Amino acid sequence: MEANSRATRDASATGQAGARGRYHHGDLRNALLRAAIDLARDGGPDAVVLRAAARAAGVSATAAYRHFAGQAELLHAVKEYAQERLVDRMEESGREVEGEGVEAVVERVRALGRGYVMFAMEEPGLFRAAFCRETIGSVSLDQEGAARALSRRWESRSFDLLIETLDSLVACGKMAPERRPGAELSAWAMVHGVATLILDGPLADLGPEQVRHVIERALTDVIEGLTAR
Amino acid sequence: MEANSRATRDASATGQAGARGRYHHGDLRNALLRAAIDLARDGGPDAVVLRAAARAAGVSATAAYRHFAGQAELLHAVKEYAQERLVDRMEESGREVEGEGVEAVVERVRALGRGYVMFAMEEPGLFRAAFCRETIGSVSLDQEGAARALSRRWESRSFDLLIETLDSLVACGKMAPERRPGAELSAWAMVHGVATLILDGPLADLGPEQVRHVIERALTDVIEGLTAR
DNA sequence: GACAGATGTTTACGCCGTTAACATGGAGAG
DNA sequence: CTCTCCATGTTAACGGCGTAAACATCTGTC
Repeated sequence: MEANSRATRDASATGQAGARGRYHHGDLRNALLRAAIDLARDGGPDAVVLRAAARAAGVSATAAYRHFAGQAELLHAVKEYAQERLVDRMEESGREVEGEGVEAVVERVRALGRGYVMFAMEEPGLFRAAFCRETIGSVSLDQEGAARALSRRWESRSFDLLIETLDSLVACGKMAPERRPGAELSAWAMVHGVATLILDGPLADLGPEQVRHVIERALTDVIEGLTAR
Repeated sequence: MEANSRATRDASATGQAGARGRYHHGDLRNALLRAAIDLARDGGPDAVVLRAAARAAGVSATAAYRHFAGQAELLHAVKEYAQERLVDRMEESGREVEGEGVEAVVERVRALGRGYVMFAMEEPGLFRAAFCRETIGSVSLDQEGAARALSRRWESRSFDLLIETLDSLVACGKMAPERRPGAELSAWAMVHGVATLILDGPLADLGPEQVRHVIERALTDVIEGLTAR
């Protein structure tokens, strides 16, 4: 597989077909990242092994250090990718709901939540990677700043969808304006809780039908809670 | 530190004070488990390193294999311990609420959820261990059976509290009986979601006051959802 | 065309989990 | 009381991991 992509790149990048012994890879950073993503896809964050990614890219282990500061940074890149995929899945789910009436807006909120949990079930490895802990060790001030920036980006990427939809829930009169602030967090917590309990918690060995039921029930409950009275 | 506990154990177990060169440890399994729990406490499940636990117990790494099939089993024992601690924390929280009126019952539900999230914040390493993934690799049928049994134990230990309290929520007329089945799952999902978002998610860098706010809001929302209409 | 920096390689270190072979010592049988 | 057996410990060794250091090769620039 890696040989494939390598040959392809070789041909397209330089026209020097068959230059398989090429010393310089040409696109190693991306190759490593893709390999790491594949590792995460089946195996979760713990499976993102720098040496394995390098192996898959057909390159020595230490070559990776020319493009990533270390395993932590590679994993971080995978994490960002996984977060993007999660948001994509939510968007896809939300777009399927048309109309602007109260019913439609509520259904759109449900769809977003459903997309969230579906992503967790469809791509458990990536979902786990999206929420794995960042490099345990003492964070330097710069890294701390970066972490905070990431956290904000989290909000602005994943949350924007949710924020808009909840806003329209207020706009169409379904939700009381004074209940609006902080509603994203409850909504997010509910779907995140369902997803993680299904993946690694006590809901792990439920049948697909039961899982569907749990998801829909949780969506109903949180929406009722947010729009109560 | 390990020398300490060892000396203590030596003295208490055999009365043979100062028998430090003892070939047989006497209580190695427990010593290893305690060491592993300490590792998990600050460092989470990834920090449960068999060699480190053996080192802390003052014993060679391979000695651990006389008491645990491998690192996975050691981690599993830590996980069970962490789950017990979580339930203890919830009980402690729930017991603080007295009375049987509607107000008291609702407040008891809140207290259970609060205890759950508090445990996650007070013992993040143990909380993560309590929900870490079980040994990735292909599970044998026997192990699968065990996993299912564990899952049931999860329910019967952690859930019983919640189940009773939700039942009394119905009994006192606050919650509609037809909404009762499945309510545990929504409730659990909400508090679990809050806890994990605070530990490893985008709520990681909130101030303590904001965190308190998020928790209480989530509890309010889920209870309103469960008791709506 | 030579040189410099970017990119990749080999080698090496210490840590990890795990296996295999060996050592010890306590408990029960004769 | 002694001898033997087995539970419980030990050391040695293997392969895999992350990472650092020293070396090699390409490639763009004056």
